[in-house]
Amino acid sequence: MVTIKRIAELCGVSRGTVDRALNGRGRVNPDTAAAIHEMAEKLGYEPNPAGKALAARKHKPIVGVVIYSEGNPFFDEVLRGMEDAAKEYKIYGFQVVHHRMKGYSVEKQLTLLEEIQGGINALIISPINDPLIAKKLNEMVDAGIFVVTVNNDLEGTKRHSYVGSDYFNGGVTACALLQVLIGDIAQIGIVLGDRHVFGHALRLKGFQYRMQGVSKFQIVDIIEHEDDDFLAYDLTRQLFRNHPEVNAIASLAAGVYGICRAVMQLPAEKRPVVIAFDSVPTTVEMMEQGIIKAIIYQHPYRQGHLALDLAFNYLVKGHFPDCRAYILKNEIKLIENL
Amino acid sequence: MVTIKRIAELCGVSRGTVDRALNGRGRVNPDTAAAIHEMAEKLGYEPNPAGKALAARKHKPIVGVVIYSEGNPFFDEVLRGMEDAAKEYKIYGFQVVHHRMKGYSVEKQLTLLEEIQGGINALIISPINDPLIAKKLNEMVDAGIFVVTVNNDLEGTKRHSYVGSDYFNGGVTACALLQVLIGDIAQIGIVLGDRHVFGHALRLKGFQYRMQGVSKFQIVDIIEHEDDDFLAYDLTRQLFRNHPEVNAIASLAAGVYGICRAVMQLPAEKRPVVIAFDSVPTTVEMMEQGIIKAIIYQHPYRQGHLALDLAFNYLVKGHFPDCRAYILKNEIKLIENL
DNA sequence: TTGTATGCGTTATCAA
DNA sequence: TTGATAACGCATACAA
Repeated sequence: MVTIKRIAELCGVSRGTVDRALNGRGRVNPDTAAAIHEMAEKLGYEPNPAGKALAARKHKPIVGVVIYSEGNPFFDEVLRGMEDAAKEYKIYGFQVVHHRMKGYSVEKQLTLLEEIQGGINALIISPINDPLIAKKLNEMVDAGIFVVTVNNDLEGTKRHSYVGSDYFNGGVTACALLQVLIGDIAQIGIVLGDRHVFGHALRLKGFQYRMQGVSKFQIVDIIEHEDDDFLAYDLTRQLFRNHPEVNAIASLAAGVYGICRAVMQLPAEKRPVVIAFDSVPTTVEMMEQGIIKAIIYQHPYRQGHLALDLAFNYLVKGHFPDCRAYILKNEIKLIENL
Repeated sequence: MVTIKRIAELCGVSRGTVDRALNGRGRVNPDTAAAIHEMAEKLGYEPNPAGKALAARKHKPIVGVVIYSEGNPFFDEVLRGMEDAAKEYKIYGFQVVHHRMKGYSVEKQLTLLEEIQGGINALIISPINDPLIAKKLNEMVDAGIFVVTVNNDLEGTKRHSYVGSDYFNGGVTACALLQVLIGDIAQIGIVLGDRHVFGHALRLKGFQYRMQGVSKFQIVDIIEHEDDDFLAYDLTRQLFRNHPEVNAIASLAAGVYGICRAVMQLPAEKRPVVIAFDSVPTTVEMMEQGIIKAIIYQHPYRQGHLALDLAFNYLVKGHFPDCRAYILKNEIKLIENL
């Protein structure tokens, strides 16, 4: 096993010098630094995380988590994954501070970021799609903060990595799943939160892409409910009035419970096949009642855990993420394998 | 953060004494030991894995892996998970030695275990269901070896934990999936390796249990192919000859490629709906060709990784597994979300 | 039965 | 610009 000590001996310098050279702390002769780097490279030096952790205990890196999670049960599991990871890493002097948000207010998220900016070493955020947020994230990266986006990405920013699901494939899978459930002929109502939300739009695109393979699938309407269950309820009822021929509902976002309550008002034989995303408690309840036939599941727990893993690996182990984006699989769940 | 040093100070003894008391190394006055234990309990002492790892570097714990993996592509992913975990833990002086086996010979596994018994600190094994193996595992546990069973459990032994899939639920899910794919009426051929293999039998049970909910599902035959693709091929062809009414095939074990090759000989309009387990390369190929409609997936990579995690947590961190069994979910995969 | 000293690999401080 | 030294938490050989 190759250590700083070994490198120091081989290069004929002290461990302190090797440390400074390898970690770019300055105050070291460029020539010796080059020699040290070369030697480390040659021997395949990998810093020992145990030693690092032990020595870093006075540092106590702080991770800020900013998620618009209030009232959004999807994030409960994401947060549980983060908490489990945090517990695991606490021993390394690793602190996680949560900042939950209610809505999608750009100003609120922005001021929150400004508030915590000075006190964190890493940021895990589900960012709102807005140029101001993007700019702020870039600013924080420049200030040396390790930034991971979760569940929603801001491409084109300097964020170090992204953890989330594959939205386009989610739409593709939803369409394929519907075909499996209903056969080759369907009059489909699509329900989502907002066509301008990145993830929703991408799922819709995926759905439409996959629909090209099924000539007798027709989208009769696309409803936008702003992630509000009651609006979803009203609009879905309206959909059934305007389009009694609808025999399939694809819910691509939240608002699932509202949709289902509207479906339940139809007589059993007229109810469409319903599929949805995410196994939040109300959705599970609707599966148990047979209203929803199948869902697509996006490993929320693992999303949360993985995001914190990345921060830990960077801050404690000094490991840069392997990928710029960690995209988890879409899974299909029936009530039987929930 | 509470450390051995702190406990030593508070108890008015030396760190060495605390270490001996807490780790049961003997040579310590029962009274002081009791006081130390009490203090540790009160303060919620958790040994720091970084310190432990650092101090234990001379020990180099060795993990032996015994898996009948040769010629069984399912285990390729399991092994990949193990290898990734091993790479991650190598820095802690953690060594993994693989022992692949070809068949299911009890004697071979037994002699292999005897060979390696003396040289390992932990054992990860997919054990053959046999009293002799069970006895040997108990013996190894008694000798202080940490034992984890993978993919196949030996209940009633002293093994510390099990990592694998939920076989009964896999069968339940397979039946539900078939219903989704084909509707409420089906003449089903069940194909498995050996009715006496624990996992296969349990899946069959699960399938039959779920069938109670579908009055017009009928099992016309149950084929056993001993995990041999060519035997599977012959027997499946025979099935089609004897039962031309078969419109669904549920493959509950290996031999998938043989089954599919038999299916491909039927004219397209007479081909049954086929479902299978595990996304091994030949199975994926058959999905791409449309022969298999859907599969059930059991997170093989995670099984392998998790098994090694448990060994690492025990040997390096001193953490006993939280559960006596880690049962991963069955997932449903269409070609779209593979 | 108990305490002391040393080392594991890394980082930080201080002196040279 | 460098090197020596102490510290992090734990384990252990050895001394008392």
